[in-house]
Amino acid sequence: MAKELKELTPRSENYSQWYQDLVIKADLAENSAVRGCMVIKPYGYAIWEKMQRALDDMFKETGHVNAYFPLLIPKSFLSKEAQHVEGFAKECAVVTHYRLKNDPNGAGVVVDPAAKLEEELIIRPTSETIIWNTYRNWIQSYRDLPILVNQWANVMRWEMRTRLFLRTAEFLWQEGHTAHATRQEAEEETRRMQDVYATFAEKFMAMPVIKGVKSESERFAGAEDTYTIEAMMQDGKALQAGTSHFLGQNFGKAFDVTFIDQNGKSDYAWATSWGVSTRLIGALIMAHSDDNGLVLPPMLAPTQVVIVPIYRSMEQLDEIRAKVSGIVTELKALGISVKFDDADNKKPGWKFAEYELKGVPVRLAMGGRDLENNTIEVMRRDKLEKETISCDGIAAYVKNLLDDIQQNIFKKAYDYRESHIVTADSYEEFKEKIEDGVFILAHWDGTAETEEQIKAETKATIRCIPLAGDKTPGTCMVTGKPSAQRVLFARAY
RNA sequence: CGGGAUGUAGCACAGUUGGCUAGCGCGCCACGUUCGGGACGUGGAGGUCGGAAGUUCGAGUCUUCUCAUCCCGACCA
Repeated sequence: MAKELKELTPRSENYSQWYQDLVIKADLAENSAVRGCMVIKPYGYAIWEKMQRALDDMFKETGHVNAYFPLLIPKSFLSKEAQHVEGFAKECAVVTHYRLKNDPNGAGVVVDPAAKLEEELIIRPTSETIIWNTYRNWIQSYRDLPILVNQWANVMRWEMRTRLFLRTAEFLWQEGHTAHATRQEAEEETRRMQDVYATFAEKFMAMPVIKGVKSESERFAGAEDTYTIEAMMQDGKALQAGTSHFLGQNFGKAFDVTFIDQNGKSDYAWATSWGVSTRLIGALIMAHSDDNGLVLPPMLAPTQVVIVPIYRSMEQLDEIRAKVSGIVTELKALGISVKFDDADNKKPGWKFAEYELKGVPVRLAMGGRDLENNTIEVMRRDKLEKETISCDGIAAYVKNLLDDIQQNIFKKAYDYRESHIVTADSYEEFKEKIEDGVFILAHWDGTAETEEQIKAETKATIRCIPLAGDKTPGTCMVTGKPSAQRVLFARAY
């Protein structure tokens, strides 16, 4: 039994296989009958709900409201913005008919050829087009701006190869779409939302991120600038955890969204869009998990504390129940989510292993010895350390412990990342170091050709041009041409 | 779409040069003993061996076709 768990090793040679196994064993999600699509199981969805709530609060604090737009997009909408259609055309699912009928030959149901749509509909890969087509009707005057709308939705991108949470054909996300009267205001919005994402990642997910701007070739199709947050996974690979796009007037022009400004002049609206997805659950897993399973930060753990009784008889279980119920009440009063697992069909040892696999941050265990001594055993998931303490003041103790775990997980991830960021000053040095699974800061001449060459030869891509940090100019490690600053390279998911 | 592999019980697998009633582990059901780190015993249920055709006295095993899945590429704003 224990052996089975040991197969889950973050350091095993196939890290992505390890990841996939963990997602399934921890009951977060599984592959579905539909190729590339994922079933998010209740435990995985509970994590998503925690993320949603926290993000939604942050969106509201920054003045945004929620709305909902259609799943299907007329094909012609997609092609109105040239860059946009070029970026998404290859991965769109298309609806061509609206009716089925019984097969005349008795082979079940078939598509009714008479029900062919005049114009095919695209299942949204993202909603800029349908939303900006709508905004045209919403916007007449500068007084109608800004529009600060977010939607929680599913989207579909027909990927060649999928991986649970990290890349699936259908995924859940939020997409914010804002319209502004000025370039400056839209640019500020773009950066504001990047900050919101970075704050969310670091505060709630306990996952440090690097804020930066995408190079031209990695930019969103239709954007003038793509702001990103990049996280490091435990194998040193990068994961794009969220993006915020400054779309300029591209969609305003494509969908003819104009407004009259204070001076009575007509202008196109300025746009931003930004999104994070269920991919963040994958990021959470890959950033923190260990050999025993998930390690969830307390702020996102569906259950923060689990209490396991250890008993020999039903009478003893009743005594423990009575003792524990007071503790449960105290914990709940402090806003802590707690589960008392008194299921009689599993042994304590089994429960211990199970809740570690599920990443529950704190486990309390109470048995006969504790009843006698008014004590309880406390185990913290992040360090796997146990101690036995008095039941008096246990709630406050656990509250502090949860805060400490949250910080410790962040610090651990931060230290790991810092020790895996290096610089390279020559291409030889770069090629050598990239094999170690690290982020590399190096000089680049700013051309797509050089970027492409590096990608082809090393599989490393420019994750971003960092906003903070060293801004010293230099020369490109490949071509020797001038470089404004070091950019961040890594292999990525 | 290229290269490689795998389909046998809910899961994970074994099954020899073709051979007799298709097996092990986990899980599941019943009963009992257990319970401070994934307990144990006894009994039980569960399979048209991915599908189709072929070779053969006889196919899980050989041949052909087909379907599906996984891995490595390509693809992944």
